[in-house]
Amino acid sequence: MTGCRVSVDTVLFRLGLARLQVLLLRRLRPPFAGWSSLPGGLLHPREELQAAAVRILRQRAGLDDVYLEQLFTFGDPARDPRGRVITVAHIALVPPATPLPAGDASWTPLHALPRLAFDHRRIVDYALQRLRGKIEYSPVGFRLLPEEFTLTEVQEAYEAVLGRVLDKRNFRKKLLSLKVLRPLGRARKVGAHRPARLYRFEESRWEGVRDKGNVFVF
Amino acid sequence: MTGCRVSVDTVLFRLGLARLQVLLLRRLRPPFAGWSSLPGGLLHPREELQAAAVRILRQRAGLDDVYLEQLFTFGDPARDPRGRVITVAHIALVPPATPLPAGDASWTPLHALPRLAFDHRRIVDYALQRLRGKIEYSPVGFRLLPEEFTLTEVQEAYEAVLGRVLDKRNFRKKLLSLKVLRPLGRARKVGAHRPARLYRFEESRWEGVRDKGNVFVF
DNA sequence: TCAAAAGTGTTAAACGTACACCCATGA
DNA sequence: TCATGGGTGTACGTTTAACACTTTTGA
Repeated sequence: MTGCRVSVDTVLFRLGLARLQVLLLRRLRPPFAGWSSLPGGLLHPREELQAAAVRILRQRAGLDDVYLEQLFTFGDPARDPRGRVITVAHIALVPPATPLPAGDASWTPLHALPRLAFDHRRIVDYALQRLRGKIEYSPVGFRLLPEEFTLTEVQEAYEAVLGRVLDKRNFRKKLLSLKVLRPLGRARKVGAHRPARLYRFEESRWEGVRDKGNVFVF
Repeated sequence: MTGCRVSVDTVLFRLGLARLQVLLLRRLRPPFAGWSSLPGGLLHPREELQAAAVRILRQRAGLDDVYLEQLFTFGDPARDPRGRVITVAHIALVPPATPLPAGDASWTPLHALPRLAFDHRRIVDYALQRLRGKIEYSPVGFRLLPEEFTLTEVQEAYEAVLGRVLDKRNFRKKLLSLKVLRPLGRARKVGAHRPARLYRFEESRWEGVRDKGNVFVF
């Protein structure tokens, strides 16, 4: 007895202009020729699921070293008109400076998605829902930021993901109280205003936060 | 190009003697003959993933009408010695009165698991972790209870899942403040002590709870 | 000196947590 | 009347949420 085909699709998020963006590819051939789709591809015979997602992001978008987690497995028997393919969807996050990928790939703002091939719209919707949930109790948000960032940038990331504005004073108070940021003692000067202090996220300090039952809600 | 095989495995939880139990099957044939394993089986060609889980629970454990949700997809290329099989793991919850299933299936307390076939131990561990997380912000806990229950039974369910004791007064205060239970105005008499009032979970009242950002933490 | 973004504290309400005794029942 | 589990309230500390002005800089 042989099985069905298995693919891996990835919803790759990045921040652009204080908006969440998703990486989409333009499909060149049927089915759904001319439509946009998530970067994805078939699982190789001896490949881990996550390794497949990494390989596909490298091949199709020239990206390396991204944060990845499994999202959900979509198995509607009719999701691919060519025949049964179940897909293991993933979420990936990259910092804003990530270079614009090759020709047929582009960053698309989440609020202006075109029609997507297959059930990819459902996958994107679910990915956003999951990201919104997760950012409130885990430090995934920092994966959307460069290594060194300002508090305003963190707040903008949270606002972009959650889709609502947050109170500056409360946000900073909460964020700093978690003691997971290391101040770099430097500031970044941009434009005719007060320079912003730079920080770095210290992964190692996060452990204590979960243990204390402390969460990360704004 | 043909794919690998896809199976569906389910971690089926129930409460027994105020302890969490898992349904295990005894394997009759290799690989892992004589070991215990989760109820699982191969996905059929035109079958939804969740439908496969339902079918397998009916076939292998004689169960119907269980609460089911997808857990995670495990894809280690070496997880099955016979060849590549990726498995879409699910969590299922049933109330305590669920009849003891057929011959080769048995309820096993979580704290006394035998060696499990394949990577099933990892799957059970992850399922418990997920259930613990989820019970704190969603009403899944009621799926482990009969339709009519006492507040003490709810608390015992939470204690069994979370693995720690909870304060009776605080638990009741919080639970009742959510306004998701309908008091039945009746009581259940058992033994030489005050009868316990019966309640029913009102699914329809849950919506407002999530919307208000209210959560379910003890 | 102006515009622009950075940075900062207080108060009131809600929530979480710790804690001990009376009630209703059947034996 | 006793043993058993059911049922209840208060006080304190912590967390959240609402809210506006001063600082630093370059143009």
